[in-house]
Amino acid sequence: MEPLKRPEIPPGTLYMLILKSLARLGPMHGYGIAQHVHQISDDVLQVEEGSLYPALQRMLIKGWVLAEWKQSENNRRARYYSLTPQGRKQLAHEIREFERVMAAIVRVIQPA
Amino acid sequence: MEPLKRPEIPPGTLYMLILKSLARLGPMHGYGIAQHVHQISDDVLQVEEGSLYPALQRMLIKGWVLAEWKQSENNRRARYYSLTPQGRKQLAHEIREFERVMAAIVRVIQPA
DNA sequence: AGCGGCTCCATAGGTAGACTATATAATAGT
DNA sequence: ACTATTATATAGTCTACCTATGGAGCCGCT
Repeated sequence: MEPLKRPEIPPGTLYMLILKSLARLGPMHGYGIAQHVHQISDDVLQVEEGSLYPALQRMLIKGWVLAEWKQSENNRRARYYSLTPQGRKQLAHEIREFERVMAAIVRVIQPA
Repeated sequence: MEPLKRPEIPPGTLYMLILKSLARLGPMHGYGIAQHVHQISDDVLQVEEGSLYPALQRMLIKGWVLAEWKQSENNRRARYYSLTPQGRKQLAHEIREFERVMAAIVRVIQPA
């Protein structure tokens, strides 16, 4: 038997999912972002911690997000990330590019 | 200036694109598959040779395709690949999975 | 005749990006 | 106390596509 594959983030879409989560809900900590993506995707997408935190670090360096340590709702220290204008621009760009490529793939795989 | 990105195949979709090309047009050689994907995607998708041929080898081993050496339309030796029943099954599975995950991503990135 | 361009296959090596596994630590509930 | 949950972080691995390269045959052009 082939082992059941767990939910996976298609490579290249992780930044977009994170950026969109922040655009939707405002400043959030990493753990909250992962939960949000999982829930809103109806449990299909699961952002693993080993993918999420390194991605957030890279996004900080790229200037797409800002980070600020605060207390979470549950009274724990948490790092809240918020979109920069550049992050917003990047999000728009990634969504456009995603839709362009997905439309192309659909042209290939559609029934015809 | 950021260098222009060339068309890329989103990781995880290459097998699907190849299988679907064979399902659409019947037995084809690798070069023809690459051309077909490029054309039908309106030049958005470009299957590189360094991705294509290794993928075809792996698909042979997996039993998704059969290969046969023939003369091409242009009078050159070419390896014609054709779908096996298992390849057909795999194609259906990959398309189902692709649509499931893409629908999930759309739920995350849609305007709301 | 020679040359470049296109067709066709193939492999080695590099790289990007997500994953697994692990570590840390604080809080809440039992 | 003990356990589960919340929360961040990093090292190392692996998959999969890409770049670069090589070879070979056919065709058209000059």
